[in-house]
Amino acid sequence: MARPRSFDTDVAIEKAMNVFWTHGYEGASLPDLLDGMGLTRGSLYKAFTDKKSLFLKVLQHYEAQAVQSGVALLTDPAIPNGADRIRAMFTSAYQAVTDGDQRGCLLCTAAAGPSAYDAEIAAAVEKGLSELRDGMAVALAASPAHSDLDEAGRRGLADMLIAQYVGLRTMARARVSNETLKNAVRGVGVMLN
Amino acid sequence: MARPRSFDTDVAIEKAMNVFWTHGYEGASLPDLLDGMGLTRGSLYKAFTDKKSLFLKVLQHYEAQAVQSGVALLTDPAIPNGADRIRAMFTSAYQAVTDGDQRGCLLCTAAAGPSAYDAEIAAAVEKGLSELRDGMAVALAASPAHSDLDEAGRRGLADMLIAQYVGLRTMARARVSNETLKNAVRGVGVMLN
DNA sequence: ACGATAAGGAACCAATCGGTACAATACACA
DNA sequence: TGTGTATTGTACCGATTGGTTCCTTATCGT
Repeated sequence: MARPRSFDTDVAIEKAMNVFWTHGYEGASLPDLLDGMGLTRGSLYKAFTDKKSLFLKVLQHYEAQAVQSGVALLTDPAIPNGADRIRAMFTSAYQAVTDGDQRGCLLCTAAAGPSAYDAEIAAAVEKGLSELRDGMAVALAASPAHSDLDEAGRRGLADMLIAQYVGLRTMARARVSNETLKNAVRGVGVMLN
Repeated sequence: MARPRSFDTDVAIEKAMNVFWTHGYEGASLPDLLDGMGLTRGSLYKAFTDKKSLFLKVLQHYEAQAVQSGVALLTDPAIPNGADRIRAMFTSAYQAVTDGDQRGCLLCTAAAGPSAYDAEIAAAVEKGLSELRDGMAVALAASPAHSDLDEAGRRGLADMLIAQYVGLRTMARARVSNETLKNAVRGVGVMLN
């Protein structure tokens, strides 16, 4: 009945995610996004309303992808000891840096940025972080070293681990020395004993 | 020989600090700064060259003030147990939030923001954080529970605590629930046992 | 008192911001 | 093969960005 869209919406969001990931929300200009997504203003605004709506969709996508893969790791029964899963998660965050990925975590960058003044963005960030937190709690439930903890205790410890995670990835984005990052990761490992 | 400046430079920097603290580096516009500092463009550029130079001076000021007071707490001999000093530091960060200060830590916000693309800002942030880290290490040296650690061990644990601190204050700025923040602080306390 | 010098203040600048209007275009369906 | 309709692309928009220019004003040293 009418001309079909010539691009795949999900692919476009994926590309937008990469732009926001490297530049941050406010740092990503419209031209940056248009370049990275390979489309023009008309198409972008027709399909995604405006910049903020696009960013919210991107956060959803990030959550469904990056966050969920983190949660999958934290709840992976193939690693029987939950503490090992948590260590693996922090280690992989460090690995990302040594592999040349200085972008950190999109949620963490958003937490430090627009979350401070935009409730919708803050809610999306909060949602992603709490999913990770819940994943941590599940992992702790599968850790022999933490069998003394009850549900509330696990949740409390998981909250601490999330703060640790946000700090680690924020510092990674700030190009803090690998030495410091490695120490932070190792510290978590020791602490979980 | 010439007309003297009618405002106190340090006071102006202090005021600029508050503007950057609430809005972030990129979020603080020139009008925001002029309003907050109570002077006009001419004076600002004459005295501080440009926005970034002003921000670097603000970071110095923040370091000399907020960071040093943190270090003072961490090295305060009036609190004999170093672990107690660290707990006090995290508790006071939480206290700031419950007292209505949602601004978090200027260094942490800068770490998540302009540090990603500006080396000078990154260096200033790094400096402030490493001072806090060193303070943590000093405190650990005064903690009976950590007497088994050598210098490298204390430094490693201090790196972890810094990550924790950055995460906590970043999440505070993102308006994460007080419950989560409290848990994160308590977790640190438990961990230091 | 006076001249050198620097601060103060406002007008102005180009560049960029996110967003809109609209005409040209290309496709699906009859 | 038309015809309607949604997409596309471009030109344009006002507002705001950080930064500069320059004239006025005030104060210091002599």
